[in-house]
Amino acid sequence: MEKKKTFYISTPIYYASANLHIGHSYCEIITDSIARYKRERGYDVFFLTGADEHGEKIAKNAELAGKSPQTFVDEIANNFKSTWGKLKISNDDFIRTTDPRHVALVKKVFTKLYNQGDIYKGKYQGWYCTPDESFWTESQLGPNHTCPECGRPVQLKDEEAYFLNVKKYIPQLLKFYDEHPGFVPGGKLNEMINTFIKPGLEDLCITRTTFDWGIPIDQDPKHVVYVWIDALLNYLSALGFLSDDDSKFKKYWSKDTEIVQFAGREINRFHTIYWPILLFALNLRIPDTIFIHGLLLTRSGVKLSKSLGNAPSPLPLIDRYSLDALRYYMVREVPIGDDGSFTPKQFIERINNDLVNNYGNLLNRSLSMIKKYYDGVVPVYVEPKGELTRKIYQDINLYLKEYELQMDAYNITKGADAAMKLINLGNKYIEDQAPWTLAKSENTKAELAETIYALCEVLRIGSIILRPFLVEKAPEALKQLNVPPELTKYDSIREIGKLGGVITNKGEQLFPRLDREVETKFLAELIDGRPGEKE
RNA sequence: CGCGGGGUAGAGCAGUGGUAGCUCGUCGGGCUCAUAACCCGGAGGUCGUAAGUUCAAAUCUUGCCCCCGCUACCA
Repeated sequence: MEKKKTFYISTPIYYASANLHIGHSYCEIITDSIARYKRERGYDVFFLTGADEHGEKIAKNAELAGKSPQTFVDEIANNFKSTWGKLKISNDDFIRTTDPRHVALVKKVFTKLYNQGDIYKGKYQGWYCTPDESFWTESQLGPNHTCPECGRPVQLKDEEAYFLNVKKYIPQLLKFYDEHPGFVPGGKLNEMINTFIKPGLEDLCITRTTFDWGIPIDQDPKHVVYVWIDALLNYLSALGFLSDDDSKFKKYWSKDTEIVQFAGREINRFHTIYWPILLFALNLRIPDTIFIHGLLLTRSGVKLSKSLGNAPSPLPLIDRYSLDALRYYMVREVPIGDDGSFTPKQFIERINNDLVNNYGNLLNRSLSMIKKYYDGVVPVYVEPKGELTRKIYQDINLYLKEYELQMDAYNITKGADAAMKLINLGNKYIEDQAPWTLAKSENTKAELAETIYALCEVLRIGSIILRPFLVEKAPEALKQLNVPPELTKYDSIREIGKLGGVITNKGEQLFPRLDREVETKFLAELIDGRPGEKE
């Protein structure tokens, strides 16, 4: 038997300074959809997400909450996990930067790079606010060199720190970019090159002594590893790199594995510049793709964030509209790679049009006809005679190919669109065939049968390809159709003609219609914390 | 200042040289299997702006205006 192809996909690890909002859910949902698609296609998938739990901000927030940092992040990590459970995120592991396995790896990597001369001790210079005990960069400062947080004056101050020698690897990095044009899709690389590399990239400061909630380095324990070396290594520590059991690392970081890592555009720089350099220094392969996704904005185009009070939790949305409604909206409405928005109007229209009117309705009307004309039993397939029936099978194939093409390029927005267009073929086909007319005469019985049969295939195939997005409702649709388990597998998607005799099991409507006025009000209050204007 | 992205029907978007397209909304028609759903048709755009290249430009070149993002160790 041929060895399964392997696939490794990761989200960034979210900073555990506060609880999650819908923006984090966005990244989880798109990566989960891809992970699920790859599993459907027979890949051996490793899907990773996690939490970034070190740093000054977390230490401060913990203190404010009257908790130890560890207790604080334990609670938040649990919150992450339980939220992802509710979103049915199918991650294979959850990495925390406070995990012993992660701490051990960071220390090992630091030591290795230190010993090979890629890390050296130097001085970090920045604007320091003594009362707040924090460093700021020139651009972060308030007017007249004041602390952006407390407004008091800051002083230029030196601090002993360790640096990663990134300059050394720039030529190798540029060569790599050149040879791998698909590394960062969507033209998001030039910005990095022009802004950071061309003007001359400085070495990266990777330790701090001004706080202690971090991983202390063995060489100099008053230093803790600062942000990015710690955070980026999660992708390797979760695989057991440099640990007693590195079987996962060998499997999923091998040169044969397809590796794609998702990151928001705000952390583009770290993933497209420093991360490859770190891997160069460790003499490891580079991921195939760093996919920079957009952010979820509100209607006014303002970044979702807790401080603006416009970032709802995903949970009330799930409770009210079903998990799949939320998942579908994010996949289909936000063009992957671009920023998107979450607005009541768009949400309601997208759900009503695609899920209620198109998909749910097709299932409902098809099952009704099977019940009415065939007592609930799918008619036997015969070679189609009608021109339109032959055409619909061709069109199904066309959209199926388009779907696979898009999904293989991680373009789930267009993949979901192709799936929905495939479903829509069914609605148009019904209109063209007018089964209610065919049912009136004995002469057209055969045509009625082939019509109803074709609809079952549209629904079977459509539901299979919607399954990565609609993790509850697509299986539900297949259940109502009562498709035999082996025919619900992706491998059998092109096996047309085997559904004859299946006893269908018509159930509840897949998606209830959303009332525009009522739901606009509900959503506007959820997003803005106040009633929105009517649209 | 610099860099990246963008300005196409009421809204949201496709469209990199050859009679302007999609979804939603809107208007009109049809159907009745279906969740007032579904199907068909119409109206609606001088493709930010000015100039240039070309037989031909939304699509290539240049200038200008406007919007969004990034600008360094900050998730």
